[in-house]
Amino acid sequence: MSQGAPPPLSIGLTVAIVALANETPLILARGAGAAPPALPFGPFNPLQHRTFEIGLRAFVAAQVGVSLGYAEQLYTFGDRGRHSRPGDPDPHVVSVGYLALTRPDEAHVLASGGFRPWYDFFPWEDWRDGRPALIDQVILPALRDPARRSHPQFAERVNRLFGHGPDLAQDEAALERYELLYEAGLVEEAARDQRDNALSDALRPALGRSMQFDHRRILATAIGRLRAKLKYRPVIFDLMPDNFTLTALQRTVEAIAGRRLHKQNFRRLVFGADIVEDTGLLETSTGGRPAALYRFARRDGEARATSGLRVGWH
Amino acid sequence: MSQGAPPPLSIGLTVAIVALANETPLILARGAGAAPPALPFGPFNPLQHRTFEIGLRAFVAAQVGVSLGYAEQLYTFGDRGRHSRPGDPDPHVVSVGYLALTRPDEAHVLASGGFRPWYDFFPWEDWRDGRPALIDQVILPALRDPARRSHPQFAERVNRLFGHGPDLAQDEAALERYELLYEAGLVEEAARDQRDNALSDALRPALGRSMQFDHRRILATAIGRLRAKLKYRPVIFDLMPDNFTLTALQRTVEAIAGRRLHKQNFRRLVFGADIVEDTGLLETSTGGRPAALYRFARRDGEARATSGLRVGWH
DNA sequence: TCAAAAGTGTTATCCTTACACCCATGT
DNA sequence: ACATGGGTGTAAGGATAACACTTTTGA
Repeated sequence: MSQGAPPPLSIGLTVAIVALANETPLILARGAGAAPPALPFGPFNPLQHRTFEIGLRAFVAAQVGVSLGYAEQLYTFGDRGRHSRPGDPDPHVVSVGYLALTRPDEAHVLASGGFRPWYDFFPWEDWRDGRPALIDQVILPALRDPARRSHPQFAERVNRLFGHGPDLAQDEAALERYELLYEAGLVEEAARDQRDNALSDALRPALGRSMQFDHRRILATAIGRLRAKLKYRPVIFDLMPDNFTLTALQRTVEAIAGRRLHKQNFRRLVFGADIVEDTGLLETSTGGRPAALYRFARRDGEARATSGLRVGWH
Repeated sequence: MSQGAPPPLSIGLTVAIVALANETPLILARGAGAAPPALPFGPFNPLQHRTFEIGLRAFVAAQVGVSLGYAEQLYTFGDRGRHSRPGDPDPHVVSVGYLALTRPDEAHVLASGGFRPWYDFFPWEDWRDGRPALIDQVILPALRDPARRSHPQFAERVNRLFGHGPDLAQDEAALERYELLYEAGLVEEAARDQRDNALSDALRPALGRSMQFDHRRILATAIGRLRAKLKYRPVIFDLMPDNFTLTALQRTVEAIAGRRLHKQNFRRLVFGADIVEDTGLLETSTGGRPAALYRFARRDGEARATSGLRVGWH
């Protein structure tokens, strides 16, 4: 069923490495000077590494100096033109995107720079202090401009993804929100990729920091995937230290999900999922009543499923 | 951050094309004689096609003669050795897997052969007639054999994925179930790939038909993804004719999900989701009382979200 | 008149939401 | 004493699960 040899291509790995500090999700992205930052990427060499993931861990350890915990493939980006710049020829690089998590133990790395708050790139995704003013003041007026309603269903998507209500309805839809803004020409990358250029050059700088190539799209994919994964796999613990208070756990979930959760409901959820165990230790440095320290209940043996935290509205 | 040019590779597209006939999910897979069948695959040529999906539709139309409806990228498989056969050199083919759906209008294609029931490859995934006997008679005894408990958490995975209860708990976990069987050496592909060979050569033929390369893994990914997607996107209608009865819709969901649903609850779900509209027509050929014919409510305009069918237990 | 399939009303139960309140520590 | 954050009891509301029943056709 195959016919004719395909032309040779090169395959790269691009990775969104997430860490957490100060209740802020951080992403490793480097950029020289004023140029837009880029995610770490490296070539994949099948002669050296048997699988993508092995290759990924090797190049990240070697070039970035971070050891990865959880890692998961996101998507493979193969659009022609994704690495082209005006003038340059297109190198036909296909890129396999990965999400990876790293522990806050790596404080030296955090200090060394390169980690930036991911909400710098997606200011409309952080609803922890309520619905971002940006949405009502900039995004919705622009998206509701009739001139942009190119596709049918555009208005439906706008309402579903940015619609009213003080709470973030669909935290997982980060990629869809970014793509909507891209299609509407509201993010820098859309102008750079020569999409409709006329409208709203003035608005774009407000809509988050841009990145090289399609890296912001990869990051949006990573955010959405991580937010979804939290709900059915205990990946959150790959961002936590060994011992933690329940409030710290809640703040971490909130930071990733971009929204506030209800205290008792969260606790009931955690205990109901049987996912942590009491260490007997107390943390006194939080101010107020000392908090109990818990650890992740790994349950290697026969015990119940290690599901995630099916967080609801609040 | 990149260093040294990666070696040239070739990229292929492999696609699981799903159709539905007679309340049976079908997958396009061809095999000569007694050889294990293979999914359609073709080279990706970035000079001809701007994106993977365009390339996919082109090669499927040209070589297979099916026009695809919905299509979605699944995963990129890059393990060394996945295309190697004993003796042959390894051609280093990286393969991007896709899921695609096609309408039953394509009756000529169904008749032309090549479509096989997907449960031929995954007999343990069809719980519509209750818990498959295969699980308790063959799979669980083998998996609970202490000799196989290589990894920690093995027993926990066995319980979670094949555990007791008359109902299929996690229909979406098709890939995890396949991988568990693979790791335990219970499927043909495990023996072929030279994993632990000693045990249970006699059991394997009972555990579903095998496929070429890693195509059964790709198919397991496709099944799990489609089952998950049903619940939050209305993709089911890409497998339905324009007009259909509610029972036909329910049977289709059941066929994909591999489990039975409760009639009234299903109907309430459908009407509650506001996802179909009455055509006013009746279908009399079903025997018994004539059934109302519905169509998918496309709602291009302002209306509500087009979500999926959040089916519960029954 | 009966079989077969479509279609419905209603209740018991559990989960989610969110109110309000109490507890233990440092200053 | 009081501010601060940790920790809990409990009731209202809504979604889900499942019971059993009625309706409309063809044979």
